[in-house]
Amino acid sequence: MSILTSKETDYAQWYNDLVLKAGLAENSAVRGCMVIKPYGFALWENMRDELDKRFKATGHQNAYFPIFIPKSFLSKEAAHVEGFAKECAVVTHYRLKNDPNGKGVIVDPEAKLEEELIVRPTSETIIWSTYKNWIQSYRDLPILVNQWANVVRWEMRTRLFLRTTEFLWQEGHTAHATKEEAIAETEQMLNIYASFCEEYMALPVIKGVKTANERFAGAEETYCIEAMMQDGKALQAGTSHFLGQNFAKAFDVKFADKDNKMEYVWATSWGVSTRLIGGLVMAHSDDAGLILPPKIAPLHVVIVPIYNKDAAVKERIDAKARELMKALQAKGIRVKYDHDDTARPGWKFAEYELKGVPVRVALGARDLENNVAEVARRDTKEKTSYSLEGLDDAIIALLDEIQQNMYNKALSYRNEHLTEVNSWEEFEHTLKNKGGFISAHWDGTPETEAKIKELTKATIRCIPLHNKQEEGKCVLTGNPSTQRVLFAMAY
RNA sequence: CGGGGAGUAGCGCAGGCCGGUAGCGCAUCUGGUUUGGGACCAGGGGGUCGCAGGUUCGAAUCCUGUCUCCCCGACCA
Repeated sequence: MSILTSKETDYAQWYNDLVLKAGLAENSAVRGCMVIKPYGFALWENMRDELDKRFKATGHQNAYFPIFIPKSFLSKEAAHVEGFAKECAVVTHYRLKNDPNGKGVIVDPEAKLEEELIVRPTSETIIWSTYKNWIQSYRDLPILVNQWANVVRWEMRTRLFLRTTEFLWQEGHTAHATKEEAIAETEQMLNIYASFCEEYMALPVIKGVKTANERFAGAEETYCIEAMMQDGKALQAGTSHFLGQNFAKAFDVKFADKDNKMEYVWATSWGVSTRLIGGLVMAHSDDAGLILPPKIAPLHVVIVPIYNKDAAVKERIDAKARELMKALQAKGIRVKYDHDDTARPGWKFAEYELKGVPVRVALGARDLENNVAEVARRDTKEKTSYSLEGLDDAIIALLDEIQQNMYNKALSYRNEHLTEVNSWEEFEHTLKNKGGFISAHWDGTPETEAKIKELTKATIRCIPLHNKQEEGKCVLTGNPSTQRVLFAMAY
């Protein structure tokens, strides 16, 4: 089945099968929750390490806050409750007991909590209630803290990685003395996310800000990066929020400034989640399986020996393969020599393609005679004979090329699926037949935005940063507009 | 909560209308031959047919009830 021509439900099925078959994750016994399997978690660990490096390089530190939030905390910021109230898991009791009427256990009605606890859907409230105690003076600022955690959002419908009831993420929460500094932080983190996606995940993104409708609950401004999937739907890959003084006011967090005046603190929060793994899969894979950018791939190279009956030849292949493995490992390449004699080469080829290993080296008797190895790259599926001399360096160069090629390919796909339209007819036609981002004039009102969503299910993904200002007419209402915004169907 | 669909071996499914020894593919185990794109041959193991009632000499199959899961919509990183 081809990805590009398949219908939406087929694509969903294809994605689901791929995640399962590649061994990334599976559904758990718990509604809407996901088991991340070792191979999927290895991707997350690599992303985590890389992001952590970038966070620390910009002065951030990690900390950890409780998973439970007292109900009263959540109600302190009005817009915030409004946004999250409908999807919260609530702890009401703290004890079970044996069912007096039969087998099993029941919730002990005696053990009702005085105040219910919310399983965090995000941590702004518990963190700002803590920051109140951390901040007295301008000397306590800024606070630049990140947390790696799980959160729970009781969504109606879930999909592996893209939307699960519980998911893993990082959430940064910073506190600043001035508005300018907070906005600079918000933008800095957006830029870190964008470069991380592009350089590390080979995933081109568009930076922008959300409209009021799509803004994070409690934010003054939500910055985002939007990526394009191979079915023409957009994926929000990360967000960075300028929270203004909303949370400082809600939790009464003030500091004495240099003039000894009391001021409310300025806040930001920013996060990316395991959803990015879903994005990685949907942006790069093909019908043979995953295609992983080398930088994130748990395994860069797999060496597959091709044996025959001759034991002496087998020994020579083994020796050569191990030599190559050592040379690559010495240069920091993650490599596996799969000499498992119970699986045949064809089976291994298919298996490692499914797993998305960027480079495969096949080594058989025929190759040894010619002093070559067969090198197959996962992104293009090209197979080439490489000399055994200097093979390690050639492979390292190839890995770089694959990383670059994957980014370029995703970028041209994205650019080909970004269409400027100037009429409603064109808008509907493009959305229906081509998908992708649609750049169109919008009159700037929430009503028009909502109407377009109602009519087409497309939403405004973002108003691109540094957007060109131009006179135009709203694609739906014909009212005057000053700029184009990006619409798309979204995950 | 509205509209569809499905529960049969570890996984994927057939059988059901028309009741009569519970099957197929994959996986698994044993033996052998193999190894340049998911090998082949032979043999073996594995089941309260979601659950509870009912009809019947006899129920995976018919009837009644019930539970669960999946897909579509509302919600969404």
